[in-house]
Amino acid sequence: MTTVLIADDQPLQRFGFRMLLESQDDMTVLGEAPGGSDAVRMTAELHPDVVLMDIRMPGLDGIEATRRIVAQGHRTRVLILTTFDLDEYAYAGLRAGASGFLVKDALPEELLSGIRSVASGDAVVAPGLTRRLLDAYVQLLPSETPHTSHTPPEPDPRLATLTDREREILTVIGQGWTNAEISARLHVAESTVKTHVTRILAKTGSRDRIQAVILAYDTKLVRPA
Amino acid sequence: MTTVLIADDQPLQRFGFRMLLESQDDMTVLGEAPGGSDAVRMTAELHPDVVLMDIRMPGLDGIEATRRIVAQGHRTRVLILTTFDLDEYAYAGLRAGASGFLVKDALPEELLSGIRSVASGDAVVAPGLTRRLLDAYVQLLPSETPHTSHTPPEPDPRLATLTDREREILTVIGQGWTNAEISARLHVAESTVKTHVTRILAKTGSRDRIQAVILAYDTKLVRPA
DNA sequence: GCCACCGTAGTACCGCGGTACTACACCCCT
DNA sequence: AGGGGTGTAGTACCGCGGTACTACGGTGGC
Repeated sequence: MTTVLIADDQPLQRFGFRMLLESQDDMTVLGEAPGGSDAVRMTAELHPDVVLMDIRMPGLDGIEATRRIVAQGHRTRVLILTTFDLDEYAYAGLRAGASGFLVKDALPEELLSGIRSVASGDAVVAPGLTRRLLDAYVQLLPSETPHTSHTPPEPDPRLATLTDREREILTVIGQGWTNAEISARLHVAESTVKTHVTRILAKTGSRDRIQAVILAYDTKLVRPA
Repeated sequence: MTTVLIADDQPLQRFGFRMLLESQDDMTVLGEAPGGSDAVRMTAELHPDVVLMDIRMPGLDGIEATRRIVAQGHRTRVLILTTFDLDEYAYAGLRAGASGFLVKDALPEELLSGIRSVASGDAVVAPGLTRRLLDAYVQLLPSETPHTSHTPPEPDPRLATLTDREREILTVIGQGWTNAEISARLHVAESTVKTHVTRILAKTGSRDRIQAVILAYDTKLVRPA
């Protein structure tokens, strides 16, 4: 028995899917999620085999919801459905960890067999997208990037809005110092360091100090030993 | 009308394929090639829409035959068929320019729809292979470092004791991925990722993943953007 | 046939990192 | 004089990261 969660913001669409799936005697619809965050929460509770995920949803979109569901680490597979066969969505969804990608104008049998494939651990890609996926894959294989451009030390725009103090903090972050170490060696309170760090992350668009370390290297604020 | 050339060294196999295809009123078998060089020559003469290509053939094998057929620059698409679902063959064939890859134990309908898809410009991949293909594809995306290059990666002594898998994990750590992301995109449990990370830190003498990121840069496992 | 290693996976626990919010002194600018 | 940016600092909270341990199937070496 394959258990399915339907994530779509359109009630009519959900109804259609539910009718189709319930007509199969090897499938059960565990529930319907009208939004991305609902999908994430319900997946954590119900552990469906497959989540039928629409991409366009209010709040958390299907891509991010997929990422979080996959990150839950359970066996739940995500099958992404969308109205259009836009590549960016497909690739973003697959990068997010989805097990498949189908367009909504697929035949009912195609959807059903797609769900069964995904549930059994296989992956499915809409026929019209497989070629582009392969092309992209093949192009990735022999990629040679010699880029030997020597750029003189000019201020990277990503660091433009940082204050001197923040740039100083970022430098020692890039050298791997913990907040406690920065606090001790720069003679300020750790809470102060945290304030600086948070502002640096916000200004540079980094989600955590790891990204900041990478940024420090990429901008040559710090250099490899 | 879809025209097909059958390239297979086994007469019985060719017969089976011919019977199946001729039973369809939208398909015609233009000819049968018992070897790779025959397939190349006959394709140049007959210009079929699709070549059904066996991989294992005497003389020129299916991979090389595919490469030469694609190099002819015509509309002919190559659909590779093999008995086994060996990855090397699949990837080699796709790299050679094939439009699809199916295993011989596929259902007749799957083969027929595969031929039609390929003839119409789409690509097909055997269901059981799609997942591996996606995995390989997704794993390629973040790693802009083609260590498949001619220069063998000079082994930094600090990385000497790492296994291949650990070096792989360290690479994506160096690119800033969280454990959850590594888990999702490499399709292993987060607990597995944690085990790997802990071993990497222990082996490299890093106290946390920040130090590992720095090490990855210093050893040129990853390079600044 | 056995053993070591590897990759996988799980659980339990704790601490650092990051957020959100507030606060205040200082400096510079208008 | 007022206001905005900066550097400092605090509290409370939560989640990710890391550790310690166990476990098991596969593989390769001896």
